Amino acid sequence: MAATLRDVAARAGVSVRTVSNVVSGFPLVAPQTRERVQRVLDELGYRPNAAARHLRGGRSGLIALVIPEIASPYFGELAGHLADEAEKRGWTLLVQQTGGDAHRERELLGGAGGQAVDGLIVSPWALSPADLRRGPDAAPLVLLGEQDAGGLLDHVAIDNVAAAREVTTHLIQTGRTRIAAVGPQPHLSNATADRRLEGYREALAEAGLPGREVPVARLHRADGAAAMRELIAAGAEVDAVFCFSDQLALGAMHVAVQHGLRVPADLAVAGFDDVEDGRYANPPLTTVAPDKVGIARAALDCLDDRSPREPARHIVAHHLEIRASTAADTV
Amino acid sequence: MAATLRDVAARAGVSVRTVSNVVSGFPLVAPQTRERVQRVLDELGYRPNAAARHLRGGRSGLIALVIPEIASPYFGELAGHLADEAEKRGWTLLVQQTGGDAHRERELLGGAGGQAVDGLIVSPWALSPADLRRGPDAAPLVLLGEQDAGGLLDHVAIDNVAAAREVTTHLIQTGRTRIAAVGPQPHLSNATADRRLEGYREALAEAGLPGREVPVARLHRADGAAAMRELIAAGAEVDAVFCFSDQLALGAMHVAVQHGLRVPADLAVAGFDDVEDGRYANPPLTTVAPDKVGIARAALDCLDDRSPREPARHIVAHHLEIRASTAADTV
DNA sequence: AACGTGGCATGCAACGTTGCAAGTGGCGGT
DNA sequence: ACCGCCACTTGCAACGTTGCATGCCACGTT
Repeated sequence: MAATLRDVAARAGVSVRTVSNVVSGFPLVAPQTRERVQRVLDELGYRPNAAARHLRGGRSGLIALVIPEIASPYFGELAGHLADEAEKRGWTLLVQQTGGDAHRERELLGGAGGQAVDGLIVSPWALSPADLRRGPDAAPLVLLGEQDAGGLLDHVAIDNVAAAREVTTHLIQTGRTRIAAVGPQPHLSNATADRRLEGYREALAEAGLPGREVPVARLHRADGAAAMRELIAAGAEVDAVFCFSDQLALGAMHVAVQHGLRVPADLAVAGFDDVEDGRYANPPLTTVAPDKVGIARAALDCLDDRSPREPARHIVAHHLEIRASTAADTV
Repeated sequence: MAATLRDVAARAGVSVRTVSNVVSGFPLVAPQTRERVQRVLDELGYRPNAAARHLRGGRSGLIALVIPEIASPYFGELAGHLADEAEKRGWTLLVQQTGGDAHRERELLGGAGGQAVDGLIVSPWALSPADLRRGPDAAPLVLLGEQDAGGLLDHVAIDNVAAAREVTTHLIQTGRTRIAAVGPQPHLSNATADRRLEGYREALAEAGLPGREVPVARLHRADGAAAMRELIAAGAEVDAVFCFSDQLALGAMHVAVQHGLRVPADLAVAGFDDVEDGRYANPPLTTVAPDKVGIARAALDCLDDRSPREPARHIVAHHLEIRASTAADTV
């Protein structure tokens, strides 16, 4: 068995309480007692028992990240930043995948897999606002993305409307006139997709251009590929696609290139998320780059701040990362 | 506060112990008592306290995944499978990043970030065999990859020598004669890289071809890109590169294409890991596809199996996934 | 009627930690 | 010499759960 406070106390000839005081840095311990206890602590390699501390103090040191899937590059990158930031604050990150299933999202929101966590960071996919109601003694929760929770919960997001408008406007400025949007989720209450669609429509309306919206089931490469095949099969004469994720964009670009289209000469492709894949794609992918570290920090700040307050909406910075996939149509 | 066994017991007019018996499915409970207690359980929305169970039973329900970084696609995909498989077995996955730092790897091996876990799944990058010694009451640990632990620990890996030989042989069979290897780690005791290098050398030796080995700092896209720039700058006349990860390969392919090389006509590129990026790259990337689900299952099987036994070495299946990036040189 | 049996229910203790309040001893001031 | 204060130390209790041992009751058997 691992050494407990009691073992250390017995060996150092002091009470359990005093050892606890040394461990926790309580100031009222005589220097020589502290030193003696410390020596025994080192000798026995004492490590505090997390379960007992949790039971006693109510703090588990765990934060749950509830996302559709960790294998998706965007969530992977985000999880990396979250794990780093969480560690700086004395938390460990725990990953729970929902697979985008509403039922499972609800389930994990209630009690995170039976684990008692100090907080939840949730990126919902298919949850309706009603699902997001929290009990009074539930762990604090931060939403990623703009799921409409009726102002009941902390949010962290970028300004998706503005970002989508910027991408679309950029495409227009490079001379494209038939710009499709790949990614709407008409059958889900997915507020993030709705906002991006909104920005896309605004930019098109401003320029007096027609739009074409291609719904997809998920935001994977395969969905982007399917959408592009659909566009090509329909003989749609698009000269640009704005995809709601880099994964969609990479899938779409792949199919476009396979079909002999030149990117960007024949078709401009833009994505969203700025995942590393896009930077090294051929051609490199124009995308919206959210400040992922900023998102991670803001989310953890929300969980750190236990003060009673109104739920806040944190808007994190983003910028348009222009790369070769949308270079001006001047071959 | 959340309802406890005591609350339920008081309300149902039975003892705490009886409620516990109902919750845990102990058979000796009268049907009507069970029903009454169950009703109160539902009414109060009782959820077992994880901390108390952990303290009492010694089981936390947590598994730690210790990896260089979760943002890396290979680890992201693997983590996804591990999280799924872990959940099936009643475990929750916790992510700890080492950043490839040997010191931090050691630290996390000892006590995983202060969390008491039921097991560790570790993918070491820079650890020496000596670092891997475990105390008698440490949590069970499984190594991913072929870190040489002197047979002291459970391993899960694919046959890296064979896989590297297959890739190299495949490149030779498509007519390539100047095949570089990108990825060796000469300054680290990274057994996985060593095995792949071994397989590469074997295949070349068998064919009587010369080799060229390009060491890299890490396995990222940027490292692959740097390696390719180096090869080009040195005027090396290579007609194929075998990269020790898909990330390296994608970085290398990116630079090659930027420099006007045609892939695969001028240069064949092969990777390792079969991450999704490679499948949708332009051109799609030939790679070694390890059975990632198999790796996840084998790792968790090791942790599940608490029986005293000799450390085992599990070799998981792999296959060569041939795609356009290494198509025969017949333009 | 006494006894044994088996089904069911319960009280106690312990897991390792920390908040609380009380205890101890020495020292300086009156 | 006595008191009070302060620095330091300590025992008790409790967090919520479950293993163990025991208690209780009804019923069937002798």
